[in-house]
Amino acid sequence: MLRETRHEKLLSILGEEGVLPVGEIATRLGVSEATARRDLTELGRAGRLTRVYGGAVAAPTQDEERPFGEVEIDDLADKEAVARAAAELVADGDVLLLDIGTTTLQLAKLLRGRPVTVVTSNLAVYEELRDDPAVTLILLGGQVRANYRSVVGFLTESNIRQLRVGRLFLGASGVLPDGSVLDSTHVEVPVKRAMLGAAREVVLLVTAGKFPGDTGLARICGPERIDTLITNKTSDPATLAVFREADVEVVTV
Amino acid sequence: MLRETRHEKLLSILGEEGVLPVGEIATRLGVSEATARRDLTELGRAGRLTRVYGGAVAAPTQDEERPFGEVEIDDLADKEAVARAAAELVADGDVLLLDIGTTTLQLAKLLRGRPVTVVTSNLAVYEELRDDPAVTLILLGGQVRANYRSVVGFLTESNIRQLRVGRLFLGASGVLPDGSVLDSTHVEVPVKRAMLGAAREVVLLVTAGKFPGDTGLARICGPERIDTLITNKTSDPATLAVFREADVEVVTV
DNA sequence: CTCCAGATGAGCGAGTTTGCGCGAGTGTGA
DNA sequence: TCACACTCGCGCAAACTCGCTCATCTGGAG
Repeated sequence: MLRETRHEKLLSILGEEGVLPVGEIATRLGVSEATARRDLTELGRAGRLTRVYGGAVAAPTQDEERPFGEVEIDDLADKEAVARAAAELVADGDVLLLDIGTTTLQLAKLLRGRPVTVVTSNLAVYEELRDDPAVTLILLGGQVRANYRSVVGFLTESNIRQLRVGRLFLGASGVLPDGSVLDSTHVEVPVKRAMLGAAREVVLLVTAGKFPGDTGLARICGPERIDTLITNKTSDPATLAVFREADVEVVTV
Repeated sequence: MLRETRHEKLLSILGEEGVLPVGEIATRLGVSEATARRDLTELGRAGRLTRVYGGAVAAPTQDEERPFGEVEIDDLADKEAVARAAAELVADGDVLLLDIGTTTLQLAKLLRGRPVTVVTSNLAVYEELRDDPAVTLILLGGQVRANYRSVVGFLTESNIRQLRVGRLFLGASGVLPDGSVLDSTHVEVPVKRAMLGAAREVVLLVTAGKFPGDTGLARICGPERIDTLITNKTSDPATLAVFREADVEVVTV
């Protein structure tokens, strides 16, 4: 089998299963573990999956690397559900700002063929929508971070400050019980803050696994800055209550 | 079957399947693997597909109108020669600004693995270099123009104005006998002008076919703004003389 | 009909990828 | 803390693919 074909297959399997050990991947691809390992390393460096000890996770998580056994299983269904609810908020003609991360990528997939304007620093979103004639795509500038599939830096911030969008769909690496939105990759923080300033309305997309959010290291904003929170039904009720008290519309799916 | 017909067929098959091994392609086209290989090499060099070890991957789809893909294949050797000469100017650690177009894409291919910083509005260059760990890649922001594989607009200009680079590698759609550098796509003009302002040194890359250049509609700059001109030996001598008189170092390959 | 330029297919050395074995490193549990 | 089990990355040999060369073939011009 062609290496590229194998890569595609690997990513699609990972996309469905969420997380797999090396041996399993090797078997499913019909190659030795050595080759599977090499593939994983390669794709990991390109940022198309996240390598963990003993296997790989579907997509770059912004959480720090954790031992294989502790990684949550199949977070992906949660992400898809959240993305579907987010897509329902979008009307034709809207101007949207999509944050980095995989949840927003899921949203981008649902926007295919819709006549909207998408602004993003998320290179995965660019790959997803670049061929779509219906979508007006605006890519933010900046330094390319292959692992996170994003652009960052002062160019990104500068671009954002020159824009005004209807809705920002924001991701996060965690949410504290007091409603603080956290991120663990510090170079993304100024970008996210700039995004908050450019949006009339802010929609926070977080899967249940992001609560209680002991993973982040930087505080992006508090609940008062969020207009709508979309998350799963299994998310921590106490935290959701904090958001509701801060006049945030909480949508659970 | 005619070679051009075969090329079309190959691209259409590849467009649907995404990625195919050489043997499969040869069978589907009813030719030997040697011929299939030759076709793949040719189309790969022209940027209409991406060659991988053992087969080929479809290039990002382009709309029917493809100013980017339909560039003549016979022109390609010229472009490669120009790009090779340009690559020789590059030293490790340099900061380069790459204009849109296929000649600069050829240059990007030669920069793979080199420890340089590449700034570009050329999305084809981004695709080419994004997974290269040696290259620091800075992508300019702006509206995505899928068929030209570039970003344009005020965000692009704004980004460029905040940068200062060592060398700009500039493309053009034509060069007038008086040394005027022309471009035919008017939205790119302000971007190119901004690029000129951001570079300490300007290297103009034009193949012989760009002379005498009745194709452009907007004047980007005159020869006085160019430091080095790299072109083919067959290019119009009178025009080259004009550049030399304007103190431009003219390199013919 | 012959000639000729360009295209095609087979053969060959060089380079790339694959799978296995080994030593080192990492996670787990007593 | 220590030992055991597992995983990782590297080096090597085998299999495969690549690009090149050369002989053959095709189709059009004279």
